[in-house]
Amino acid sequence: MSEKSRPLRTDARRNRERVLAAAETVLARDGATASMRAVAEAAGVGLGTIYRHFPTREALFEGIMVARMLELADQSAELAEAEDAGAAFFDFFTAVVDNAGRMRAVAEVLTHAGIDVKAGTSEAGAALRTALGTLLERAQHRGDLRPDLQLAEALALLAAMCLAAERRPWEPGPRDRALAVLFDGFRPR
Amino acid sequence: MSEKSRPLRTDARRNRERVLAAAETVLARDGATASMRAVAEAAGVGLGTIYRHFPTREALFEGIMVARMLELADQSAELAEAEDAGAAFFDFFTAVVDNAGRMRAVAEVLTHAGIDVKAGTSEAGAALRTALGTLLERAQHRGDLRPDLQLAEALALLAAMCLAAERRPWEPGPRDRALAVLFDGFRPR
Amino acid sequence: MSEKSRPLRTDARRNRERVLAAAETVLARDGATASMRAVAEAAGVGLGTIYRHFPTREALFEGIMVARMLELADQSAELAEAEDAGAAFFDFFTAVVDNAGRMRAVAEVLTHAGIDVKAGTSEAGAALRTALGTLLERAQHRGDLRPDLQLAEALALLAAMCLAAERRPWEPGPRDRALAVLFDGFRPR
Amino acid sequence: MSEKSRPLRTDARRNRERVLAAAETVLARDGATASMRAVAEAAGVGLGTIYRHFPTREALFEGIMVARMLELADQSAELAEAEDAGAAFFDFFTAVVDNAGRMRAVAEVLTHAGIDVKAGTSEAGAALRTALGTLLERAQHRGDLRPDLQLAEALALLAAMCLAAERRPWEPGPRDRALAVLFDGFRPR
DNA sequence: TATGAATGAGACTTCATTCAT
DNA sequence: GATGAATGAAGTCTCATTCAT
Repeated sequence: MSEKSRPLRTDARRNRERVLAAAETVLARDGATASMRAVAEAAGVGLGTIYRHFPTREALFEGIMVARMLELADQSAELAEAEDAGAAFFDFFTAVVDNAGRMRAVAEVLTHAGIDVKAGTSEAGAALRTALGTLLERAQHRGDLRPDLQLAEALALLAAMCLAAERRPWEPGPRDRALAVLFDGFRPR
Repeated sequence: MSEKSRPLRTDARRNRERVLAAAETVLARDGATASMRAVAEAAGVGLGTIYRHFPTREALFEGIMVARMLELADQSAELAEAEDAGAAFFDFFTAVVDNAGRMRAVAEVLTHAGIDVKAGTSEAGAALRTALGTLLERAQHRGDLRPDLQLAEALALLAAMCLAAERRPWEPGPRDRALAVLFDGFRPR
Repeated sequence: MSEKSRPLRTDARRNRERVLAAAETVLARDGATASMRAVAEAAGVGLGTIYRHFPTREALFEGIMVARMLELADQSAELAEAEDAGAAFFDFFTAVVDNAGRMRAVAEVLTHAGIDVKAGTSEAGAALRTALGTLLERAQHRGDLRPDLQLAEALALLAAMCLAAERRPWEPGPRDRALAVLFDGFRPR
Repeated sequence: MSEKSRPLRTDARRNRERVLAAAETVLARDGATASMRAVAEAAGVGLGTIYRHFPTREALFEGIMVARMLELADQSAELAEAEDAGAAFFDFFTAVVDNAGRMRAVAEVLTHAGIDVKAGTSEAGAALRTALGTLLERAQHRGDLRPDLQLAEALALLAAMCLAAERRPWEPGPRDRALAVLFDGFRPR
């Protein structure tokens, strides 16, 4: 009926953002059982408004993930040009983990992208897979990562760390030390 | 072995175990939203039977965790006497991760035990923490683990791997390689 | 199969009494929603034992009522021979109200006996109706009660006072004054 | 008249009233165990609609009582200005009893207001207590009621009659005669 | 377009009753 | 005869989703 990507009216776009932001907050607070009403209240909009922008509950949470993914994609694009390829890989890895605290759903996607047979089904997951793959290759090429490291396990480990991070705001001390240990495992001997 | 107040009748004990086993299966299949009715049907018992053994939904899931913890405690006791302390640590770590696939709840406990401020609140979590700590110390003493590795991050990494493992049956290849990478990070340089 | 009124074994009879007593207590404490399990626990017997003596929940509560009715019948028989017929009527009326505090179910019966069209359906209710009727007639004959007072409204008023009494242990002061007022209404002018 | 925070939408207000009316009917028919579903069906609305207007089962029944109390308060205000204070008292008493048939809950409140130590806890009960007290005083002043009659027993007797009335639609004959007897007790000798 | 009232499937839990032990 | 484990219907309440206002 109406063109798909017609630019939204200004107020509609603002509402969409408010809903996304509220959903993220609520999801972080209430976990997987967060209710649509709770999101509506946090966003200060009516229930119907959410459904105007996201047809189902699932679509809303996917929306969060996609937004995050776009952000991460931006970061990865920058890092892909950095000189120190090893540091770039580790920085991106850390950035994704940090993000996970705000995004309970991303790990699910990561799991699907990295472990599931039908890897790359989800577009967003595929993008992240590609981004990490690029950084990985560059770092290996430069000798900053062990040469036998494959993308599959790198993604799996990333997913694992994200899951842990999203469960509860990780204290900086243990988090940094845990990542340091892991990164040592990534390096050539 | 342990008698609460009265040994359960034979049929009652059998039902209790069937419920626990079914709950584990259903939880693995349906995730955190698994319904009590689904468990009852999988166990082939009435809804009321579940509630006889576990007064609330939460208690049932705690029951799974406790059962798993007891198994793990047995394993750790054996391994604590093994000669190769390094291998013992890695074997236990791997055993816990393997278990996690069948036990969605353990990671929650691990998270609480390893990351949360009030570590060791839960009895089961504390037991696991102790078990891993013992094996860790022995392995460090023998020079099989890097000396700066602390229990906190070992637990955090264990929790992370469990979370990843429980999310979806991990394929053996990536899983082994991921653990291999991680274990290399645990070793002295 | 077995004779209906075969005398119960001593322990069986004792159990029956314990169940009745416990049911009365629990009913007074929990109201109409009192559960069979609560009765069993208060009586210190198993659930099955209750069902051996009373086939349904309803039968149990009827059992309480019947027991009380028998007691009241005894009292009324004594009072029927008292010289002061007016005092006898008032005493019996008061005794029934006092009883009601311990017997949440009796008022229901009274209501049926006194107000319902099919008065006297229940055996116990009919007995009480008869007892009050006898005392009423004697007192009227002696001139202690107004001659236009009919059994129907006497029963209705009795039922009303019982309902109030059973709702909450009535404080002696107001209870006595309320009955005094009512009794003045019963007297000839 | 009274606006909570926002005037309800027309359809919402209509539904609220339909629910209240249906609840009254069902409560009268099924007694204290009336189910929410039965109310929903009688009102011709979905279950959720009830819960939108009354968050719990208890709140619904309280809603009935409050509605009735408001009606009674209106009546008492009118009667408080009547010339014949004695008749006003008796009329109000009778009106409350008549109402009780449609309001199973009022007696509970009355009992609390009149008999319980912490009389007047509930707002609605306190209002009724006040209303009856005013009428009582006026009637005593005019010599239409015995001077030793206190509010406490008047309330207790009112509660008793309401309990009886609500139990089962009282036939007019016995009801009127019972009240007549009681009212004679209220009069000076 | 935004709102939130309405809906009803389905969740957890209780409890009268049956029946194997 | 006694026990209490098992059953499952039924209850209260929540929540994703639809649609009248």
